Amino acid sequence: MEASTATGRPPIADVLREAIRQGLLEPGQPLIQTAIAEAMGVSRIPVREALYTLAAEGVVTFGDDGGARVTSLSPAEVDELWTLRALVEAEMAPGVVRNATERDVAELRALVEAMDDLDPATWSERNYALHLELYRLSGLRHFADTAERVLNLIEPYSRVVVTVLHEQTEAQAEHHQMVEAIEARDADALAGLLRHHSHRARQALLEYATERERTAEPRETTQAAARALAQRLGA
Amino acid sequence: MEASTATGRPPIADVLREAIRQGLLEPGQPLIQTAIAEAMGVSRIPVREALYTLAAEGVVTFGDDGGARVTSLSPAEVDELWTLRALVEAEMAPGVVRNATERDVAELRALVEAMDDLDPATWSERNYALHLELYRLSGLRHFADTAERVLNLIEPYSRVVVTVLHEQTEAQAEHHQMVEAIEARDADALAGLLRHHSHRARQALLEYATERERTAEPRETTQAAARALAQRLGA
DNA sequence: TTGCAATTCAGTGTATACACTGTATGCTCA
DNA sequence: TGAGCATACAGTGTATACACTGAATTGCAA
Repeated sequence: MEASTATGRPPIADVLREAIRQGLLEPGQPLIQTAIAEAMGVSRIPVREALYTLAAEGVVTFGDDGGARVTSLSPAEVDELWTLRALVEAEMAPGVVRNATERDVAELRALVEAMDDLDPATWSERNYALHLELYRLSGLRHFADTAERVLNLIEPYSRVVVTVLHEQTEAQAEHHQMVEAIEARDADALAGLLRHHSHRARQALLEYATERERTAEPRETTQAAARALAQRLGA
Repeated sequence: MEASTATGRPPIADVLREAIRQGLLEPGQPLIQTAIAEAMGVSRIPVREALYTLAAEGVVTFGDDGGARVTSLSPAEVDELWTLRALVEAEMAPGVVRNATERDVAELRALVEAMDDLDPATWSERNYALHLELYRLSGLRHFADTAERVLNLIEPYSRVVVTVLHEQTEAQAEHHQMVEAIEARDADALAGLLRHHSHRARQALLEYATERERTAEPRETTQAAARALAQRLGA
């Protein structure tokens, strides 16, 4: 996708996309045009255009009231997106293996090695960049676009996996193996690794979700609301 | 995707998307904001927003000069998209088989039967609607979004297949088989049919492309330009 | 006639201004 | 006190207006 190149210029969409992907803007958070415009030092017009772009990409959702919010995904949707990601990524493997030059392989290896002992936040960023690079290498523009879109949608949710579960170590091990597979020109191995990569992260996220379900107070939203209401009435 | 629902209201994007998908606006054709605005009876602002939406969907491309055009795909890209379509569609099969009620099956059958002897243009429209319906039934929103996006991109190119090659008959036969598979709750069969469906169309398109390459006058564009120039000079 | 410069023009990018909608606030009246 | 109504406000949707850019066109000089 390469962001601004394909869709049109305004970097505003890029800034917002980044902020959403990195979790600086949380899912469900309202995106007020005037506020964004002011913060960015532009009028509402380019902001609106950015919001429409992001809405088409799925990371922003317009509600019935016309207001835009950061897209909020259900666990089922996140799960679905992980499946989609695995499917599309795996299919790109032959292209990657075919197109990667020795130089590319060396750069990938350097990239992966530089990730070995990073804090979760930085690692997540590098991880994102690494996968985009793989997409690029595949030479399949539309597969790459699709995968990038999916990645942007998942990111705010998958960071949890890294931070909480120290998934990072396992993922790194797989990254190293991927580089080996590419160097060995073994497309099937790479595809398998990519599939497994997603599958494991997906499992981890599911476990985390159910764990959280059990641990955290159940029926959080409605019960909390009820409690708040009761408190207000009581006060 | 359900078009306007997800992205935000302006029906302008829907109108343009339809026009592009149906080939009323040809690939490569410039989309002049003022012209569209005037034709639609609105100002340029909502037109711009629509263009940004469509650019993010891929059906419109902004050039370096800032101008928007109907996206033009290379044969390789079309081929890639057919592969992607097959991949995503097949993965939706289990969902379709699981969710389709008896009523859904009956409606699908009616839909397919009503397509049996239609002119290519109408058939293409129904075909599009039919596949969207399958996506909807799968219950997989993001797979459905992705597949719809791909469909929108391919449509202007795949119509050729139907019109020129009488592919329609084969496709119809497969549609009937798909309904049977759904009724029999055979997800694997449905997945196979969907894969084959795309695969055959893709093959037909490839053959058509190479055929055209051989048949049509080579270097069409430059030669036509040369002829036009010659004619002008002669007059 | 040809080459070049100045000018016009077509088209886009964005700011400002105004209209509309839903919601919250506060006021009145029973 | 509480229900109902009017007003104010926050936010969005869109039209108009102006600035900018690159390309075509014209006019001029050699």
